[in-house]
Amino acid sequence: MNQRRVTLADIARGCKVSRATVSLVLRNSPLVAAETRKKVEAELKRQGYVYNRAAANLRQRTSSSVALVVNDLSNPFFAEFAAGVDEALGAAGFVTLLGSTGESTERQRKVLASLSEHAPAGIILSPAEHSDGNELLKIVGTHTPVLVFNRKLPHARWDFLALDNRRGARLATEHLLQLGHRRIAFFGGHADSSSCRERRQGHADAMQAAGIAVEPPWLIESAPTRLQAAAQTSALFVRDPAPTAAVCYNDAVALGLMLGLHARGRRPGHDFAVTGFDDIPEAAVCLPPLTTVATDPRGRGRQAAERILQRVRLPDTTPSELHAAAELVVRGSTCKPPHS
Amino acid sequence: MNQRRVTLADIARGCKVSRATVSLVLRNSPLVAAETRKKVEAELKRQGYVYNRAAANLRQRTSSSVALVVNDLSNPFFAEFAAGVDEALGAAGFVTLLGSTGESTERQRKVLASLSEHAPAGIILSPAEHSDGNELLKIVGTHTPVLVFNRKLPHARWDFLALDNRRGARLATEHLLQLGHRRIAFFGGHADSSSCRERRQGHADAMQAAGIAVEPPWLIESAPTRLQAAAQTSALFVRDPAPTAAVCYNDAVALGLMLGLHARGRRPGHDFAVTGFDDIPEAAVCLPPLTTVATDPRGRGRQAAERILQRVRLPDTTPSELHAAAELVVRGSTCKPPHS
DNA sequence: CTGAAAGCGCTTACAG
DNA sequence: CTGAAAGCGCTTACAG
Repeated sequence: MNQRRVTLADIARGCKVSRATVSLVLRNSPLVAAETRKKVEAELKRQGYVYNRAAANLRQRTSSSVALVVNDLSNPFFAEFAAGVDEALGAAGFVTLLGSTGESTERQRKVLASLSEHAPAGIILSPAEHSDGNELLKIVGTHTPVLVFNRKLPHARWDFLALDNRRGARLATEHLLQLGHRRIAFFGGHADSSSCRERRQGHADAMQAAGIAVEPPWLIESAPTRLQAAAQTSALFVRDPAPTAAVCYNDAVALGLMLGLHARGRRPGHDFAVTGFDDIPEAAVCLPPLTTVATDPRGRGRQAAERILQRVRLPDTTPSELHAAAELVVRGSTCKPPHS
Repeated sequence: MNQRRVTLADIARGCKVSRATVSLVLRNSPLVAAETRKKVEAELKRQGYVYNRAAANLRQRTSSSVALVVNDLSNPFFAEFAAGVDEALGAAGFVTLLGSTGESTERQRKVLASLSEHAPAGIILSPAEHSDGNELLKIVGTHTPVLVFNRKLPHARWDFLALDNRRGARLATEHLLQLGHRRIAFFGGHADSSSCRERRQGHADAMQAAGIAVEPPWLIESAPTRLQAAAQTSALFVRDPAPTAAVCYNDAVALGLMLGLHARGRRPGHDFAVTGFDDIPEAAVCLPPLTTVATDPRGRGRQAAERILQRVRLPDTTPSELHAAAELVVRGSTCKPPHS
């Protein structure tokens, strides 16, 4: 267990060639004679050589890793996103360096500092709330390309990959309008988060286009979790007439709302319409199945990885802003309004 | 964007000291005079120096990363586990190198080879099904300590961290027996996976201790997913008398079974008892809430990280086998049998 | 307390 | 086609 790892020099010594020749063999150079190659390859196998990519990277001034910083992997949206990132990076021969912030800007500082020391070729960052782009730029430096995902960073001139929150919420709202709903709440999320603001805006766009004024009591905040959302259900019904439908901030909130409706003797999908956002796996299999906005987080992950690799190859392109398509998936949770 | 990164040498030149002195400042050596330190630190800040840990690791023959290989992050169990690993590694100043196999032994070979080249200090491996320990040992070499998680590897002499599958399933079965059930199925999972075998064994242990013979038709296989499990529901009811309860392979299967029961007009938690395994977040909030075996995957992740770091510090201890406690969480899905 | 020199495991011109 | 030498960005004895 404790003896030295086998190095290039060991192989060279073992078959009486120079280290340079072994290096050429390892990287499949056509320069090396077939016989020499055979000999070296046998010796590599014999000694169980493992390439030291860190040393090679140092010499070549390259990097074969990309850092991925997310809030929390236990959020299935980010877990899927990470899976997509890792899949695409792996296919390109890169390795993923993981970091998580738990929505703390202080942890984020530390994590980014630590990851930067490992000299990743690029960084994919889904910023914690209330991040400051200038501060992060100082930590990361100007030599590492960064792709910001999901939440726009003030003061940052980095690539940005966003979900089309506004359009997604508009699609959901339009669908409910077409079914005949007029009193449509926007339910859940923190109004100070950018994604919540954008989704509310999409809701407002559709309502306005339909000539309906949004009543302030129809805008209900809650933490974006199932339980907190369930606890807020009653806020929908304090005024008469109450909404007949709710566009929810995300699927977790929508599932929580459905629980809360059940608890009050209401039947989502029969006497109250609900939409979600994200299309988490559960949305397809809950009862009733949830009409939601699909954002394909795994696909977004692949997209982020491909974008950052492109940026690594061409560092001096101007930063771009990508808005990933959001798509409405209609399922059983969206009924017509009662009495219509 | 494209100019060279700032190095130790740049700092040394910038404040007229040697590289050695700068290095000492960076690592907080008490040798360096207070005034020199001030000067160097100012220059570090001025030039925006970022430490190159890879170079330091090369020189010191150390590593500051640990590789984590799982099947798929989109499985919430592994996502939680990964979150725990990353949390504990981060706290110890290590960085997580991520890899995923998607249950393919071929991908696993590639991923392990690629990660090994990055010279991680250790590897935490949740092996794909049908992995061969000898083969993996050849890829990884004998210089990197490995901790195997969740699935025992044939022919491997590595540390092993397991869930106590057998005991967990026994606890669930005993709980049902205490409620008065006699005909208790074991539902879902692939009988050729080791975790399924172990959980079935726990079920058998409890049944045997209660003097009840397990009928073969009560052992029902399905892929460990919600939809596949739902589709197998009818297999429980082909014989009369049918089981009154099912110990499920995991929570996903249990949730699928509950769907399937609903679809057949049955009411889990009222006329049929169901238990799960894993205690995924959803288990607490579904209807009825699911009685299940909690394994605390995030805690397991922390535990795995701490074990591998310990092994990194003391490479020559003999491999150990850790069995993590499994604990029954009783919720609403386990009723008494009908007519009792 | 500080600096010159060697070396970690690779790759890369350059000679031959 | 192959080898000797220099160098990537650090750290570490060793002198002074």
